[in-house]
Amino acid sequence: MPHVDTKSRIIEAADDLFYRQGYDHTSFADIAASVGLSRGNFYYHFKTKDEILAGVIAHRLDKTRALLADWERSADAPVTRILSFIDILIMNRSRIAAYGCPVGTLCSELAKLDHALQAEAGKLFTLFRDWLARQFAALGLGDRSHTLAMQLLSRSQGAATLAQAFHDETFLRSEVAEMRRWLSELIEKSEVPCS
Amino acid sequence: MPHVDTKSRIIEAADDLFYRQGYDHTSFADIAASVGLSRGNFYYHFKTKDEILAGVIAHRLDKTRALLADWERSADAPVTRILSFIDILIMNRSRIAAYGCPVGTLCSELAKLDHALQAEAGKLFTLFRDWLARQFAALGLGDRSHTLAMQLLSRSQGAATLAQAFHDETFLRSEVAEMRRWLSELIEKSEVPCS
DNA sequence: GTCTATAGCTCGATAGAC
DNA sequence: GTCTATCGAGCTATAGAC
Repeated sequence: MPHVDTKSRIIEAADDLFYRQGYDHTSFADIAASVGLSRGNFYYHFKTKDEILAGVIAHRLDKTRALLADWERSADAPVTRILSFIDILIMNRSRIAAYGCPVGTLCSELAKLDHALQAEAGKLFTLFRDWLARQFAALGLGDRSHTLAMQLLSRSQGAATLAQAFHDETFLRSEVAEMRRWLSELIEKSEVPCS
Repeated sequence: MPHVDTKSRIIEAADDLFYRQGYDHTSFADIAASVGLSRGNFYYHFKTKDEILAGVIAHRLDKTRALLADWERSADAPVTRILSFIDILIMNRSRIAAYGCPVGTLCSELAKLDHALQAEAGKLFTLFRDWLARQFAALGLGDRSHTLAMQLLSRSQGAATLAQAFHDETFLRSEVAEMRRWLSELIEKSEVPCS
């Protein structure tokens, strides 16, 4: 067995290439060249391209669950946790301005390809949505938690799409500022004295 | 000369297929089958695939300019005009839930392909943005007109992306309601008595 | 587990008959 | 202006040597 599992190296290379070039436009040759393997040897690890995509999505789901758990560990206040979500737009600003949101662009491409795994990719969105809804519920906004989570997801998607179209990082910054304002206004209104 | 110009028929077929399947994933064979022409005959009208894409983008720019002019003709009030923009999400809800926003998904794909025409496709966004900014300026929001136009564009993009990912038309409806509320609040605040 | 070789197909693009 | 025939390249996927 090699130092780092070859299967994992293939998945991580494919993950990156699918994000930067798109799934359909990325060939086995691209992934093989990125990993440093021969084309043919691929089929020892993955039988089809769909199998690689399934592996990439499963890997992303794992990474996302770990990220959300991390945000929960590093902050108890729901507001701080929600801010962690908003701030990924700043942290990944240069990649988003170039390639868009990894989740949104993958779901969109798979929908156009009418791909069998589009629902599986959609679970990436539901992970974020349900986690955000739990944070809003913890803020005492239980009746609107799902709606608010979708609205925040939607705003981040819009910001990413336009930032990519205009290749403009500054728009991401101004939209993040806007989302922060929206969040603090939301809390002001919901704050019930002595509860 | 045939009844309807063959070149136009090719462009309209390509426009539709690029939207539903994506540019890269659509082959000459697909377009030829849709128009009812033989594959080889294509090259009499278009020398390369990029040329077809250029034709499709030019066609969309023309259609968009005509649409904006139409909205201006059918309403004098800037608010009504902005509502015309918001309402396209409702009018095209079923196609958006299936294929996303025609502008956003094209720009995103071309960015990933690092295509030479991505800037040309971006002009579709700037047409809407500048037109919206002019309407906000007419509302007396001149200092923020550009920002507000980008925010509205961004919200519609977010709504389209999530509606496509979840194949959910109802989310488009609730986001449109939210945008309408946002617009009316904006006008309330900006209204200066006796001016 | 990694390699080369190659099958079988589709792609974009060309040439030339009619 | 439309057709058929075809090229060369790239693709996914397989077979088999090492």
